[in-house]
Amino acid sequence: MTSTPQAARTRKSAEERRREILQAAARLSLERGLERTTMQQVADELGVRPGLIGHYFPSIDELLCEAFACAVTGERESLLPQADAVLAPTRRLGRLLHRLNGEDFVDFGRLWLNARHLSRYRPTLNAVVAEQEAIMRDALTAVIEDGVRTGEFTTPDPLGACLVILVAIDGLGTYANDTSPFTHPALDTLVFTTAERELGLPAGTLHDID
Amino acid sequence: MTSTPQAARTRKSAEERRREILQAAARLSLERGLERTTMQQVADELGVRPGLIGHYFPSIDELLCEAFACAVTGERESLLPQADAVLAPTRRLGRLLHRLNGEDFVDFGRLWLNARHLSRYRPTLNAVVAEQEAIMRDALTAVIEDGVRTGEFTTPDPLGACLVILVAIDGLGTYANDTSPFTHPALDTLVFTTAERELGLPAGTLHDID
DNA sequence: ACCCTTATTGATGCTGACACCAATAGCCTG
DNA sequence: CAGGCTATTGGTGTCAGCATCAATAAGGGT
Repeated sequence: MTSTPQAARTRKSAEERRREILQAAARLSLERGLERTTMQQVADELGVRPGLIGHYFPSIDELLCEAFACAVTGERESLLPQADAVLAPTRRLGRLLHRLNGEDFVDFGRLWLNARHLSRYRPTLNAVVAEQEAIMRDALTAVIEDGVRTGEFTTPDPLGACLVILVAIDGLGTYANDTSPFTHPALDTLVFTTAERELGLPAGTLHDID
Repeated sequence: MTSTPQAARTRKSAEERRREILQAAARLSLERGLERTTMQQVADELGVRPGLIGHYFPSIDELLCEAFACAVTGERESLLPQADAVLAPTRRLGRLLHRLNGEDFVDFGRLWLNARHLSRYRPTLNAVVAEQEAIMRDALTAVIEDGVRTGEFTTPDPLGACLVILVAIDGLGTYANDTSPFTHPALDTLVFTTAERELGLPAGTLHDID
């Protein structure tokens, strides 16, 4: 798909190759799952021999950890793009929540579920997950604090509000692998109503953004 | 631990042995995780040879599915024991939520996380998870409907309320593998406040039960 | 244009776990 | 108490994936 099995040997700088491997691993992890991402698959994806992957990442665990961090960073950036930084907090948050309902983000829900479970067995991944959770937490809390500062949001405890919203998001993410998902109006609006309540916004404010 | 390696061969009825295997597998799945539960381990636990496990469960997948169902059934029964059926819905629900905070239930949170992730790759397990989710949903909805009937709870949509409560529970369960869990008052009371709000109860009603 | 650094190959040892099966020996029945 | 049904054993074939390493060749520096 990416290149023929008999591709000529091409030599790239260590740095570039490393990035390439990481991105391929991130994509595969997202699509097929972390445990299903093997050195062989990454190699195939790049049209190189499996040994090369092992050369850059002596342990597959390290590769997957970095791949996860890479994928999640990408997710975060598309949820909270720099471009939105100029917008009002309400609008920024509304967009974030809307994007979460997009098709693409079911995959990220799956990946989080994957990583959170796998982190049970792998201390390194566990640390990475905790780290990424902290970053997401800080980012969301910052938006909320912004809103409190501008007077758009009303909450005595921005961090607490952030955590409650994240629980709603993660709770729904829990069902990411359900093949015949259980649908109900209460679930469709849950993150919006939760955020609106926690931030003292009139019902519908965030839901009707954009 | 359970028996010496050289234990005499004991012959049990197929039915009894099957149950024994299932329970051992359920316990191991709970303690070490579904993928980490191997035929060898189950065999060791029972002091038999691995081949025997394969005899009763030709595919390890089937065993794990049944083991999961078995474990979760046990969990459900200790969350909503028959003995509580005589209590008022408020009390029954309060106890349920309190029990969820107990030490033992972190393990169940882990198991659910485990199963929900693994169900991504295994259609059979996926079906079992969906089935167990439905049972839990029905059980909780029944309690809520009871409460509405007695006038203790006030909600136009018992199922919707149930789902919102479950999202809170599952959302918190998401963090079951966090080694240095992030604590915050908002998280400690989340399920209670959620349930109280959804069911039109005065704040603290469920939290202060028992 | 040459050489030398090092990116890349290819091949292999090893491990863990499932699946399969013929042989063995409890236990129940008649 | 004998006999047979079948639970149980033990051994084995297989497969996938990780890890490792000496050999090879690409391409930048001089």
